[in-house]
Amino acid sequence: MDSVEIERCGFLCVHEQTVERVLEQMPDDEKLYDLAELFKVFGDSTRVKILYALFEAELCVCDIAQLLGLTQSAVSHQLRVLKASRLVKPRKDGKTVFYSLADDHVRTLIAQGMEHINE
Amino acid sequence: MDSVEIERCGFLCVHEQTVERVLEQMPDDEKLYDLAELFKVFGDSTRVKILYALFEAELCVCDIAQLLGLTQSAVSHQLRVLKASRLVKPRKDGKTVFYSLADDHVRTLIAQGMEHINE
DNA sequence: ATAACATATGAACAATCAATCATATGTTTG
DNA sequence: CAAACATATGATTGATTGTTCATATGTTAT
Repeated sequence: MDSVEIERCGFLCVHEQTVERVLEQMPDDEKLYDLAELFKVFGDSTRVKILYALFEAELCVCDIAQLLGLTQSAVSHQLRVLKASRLVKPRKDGKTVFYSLADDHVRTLIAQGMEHINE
Repeated sequence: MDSVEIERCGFLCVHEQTVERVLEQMPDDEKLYDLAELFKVFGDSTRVKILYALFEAELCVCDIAQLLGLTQSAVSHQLRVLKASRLVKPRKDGKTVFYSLADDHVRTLIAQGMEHINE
C-alpha cells in the first residue's frame, strides 16, 4: 500500500527539493516584516513627495506644507512616520524644525524605484 | 501701508527661494504617484516573501503557497499585483504556472532596503 | 467526455491608515 | 508675563486593502 504518495492538492504539484532549498535561504520572518514596513513608508505619495523635496534642500515643516499644498498637521504626521523609520532627521533652530534626509539609502532607493518606473 | 508683509501662518516662516528652487526640480505629480504605487507593492510582507523566494528559484503558485503557509488563492491574488507592477513574470507549462523575477531592479531594491534595515 | 487538478477571479469582511479638526507643547518677542 | 507662532499630538472618519470563501477557467489523463 502506497497511499502515502497519494496526497491532496497543495502537495502533489510541489517541487519538494526546490522549496526546501528556498526555505533554507529565506531571511527570518521578522526581517522580512521589517523590510515590508520600510517599503510601506515609501508607499504613499505624500511621503514620497516630502522625501523628494528633501533631495534638494533642508526644509522646515512649514516650507513642506506650502510646497505640497498640505496642512501643517498632515505634514507633521507624515514626518513623524518618516522619522520613525530613520529616513529623515530633524534639526531644531528656535521655533522651527528643519528636516533633512537621514542618509543616502533614501536617495538610492528612490532612484532605483524611478528607474523601474521609467522603463 | 505694507500689510502685504503681514500674513497668516503658513507663509511667514516659509523660506521662499528654497521652496521655489525645490518646486522647479520636483518630478511630475503623476510620476511621484506611480513611484509611491510601486513601493506600495513592496510594502506587504506576503509580497516581499514571495519576491524573496523567487530570488532563489522559479516557483509555481502551489510551491509558494506551501513555502509560505498560505492559501493558493491568497498567493494568486498577490502574484497578480506583482505581475501588474512588472515585478514578476509568468511562464506557463501545462497546468502549472511558474513565476520568476521580471528583472534585476527587484533584487537591487530589496537589497537596498535590507541594507537600511540592518544598520 | 469526464474526472482530477492548477490557477484565476469575484464578492465580502476586517483591519489599516492618511487627512482633518481641535488642542497641546514649546519658543520667541514685546 | 502674555501674545504670536511653529510644531506635535490625539481622536475621528472615510477610503484602501489583504485574506477568505466560493466558484470559474483551462489543462491533463483516463
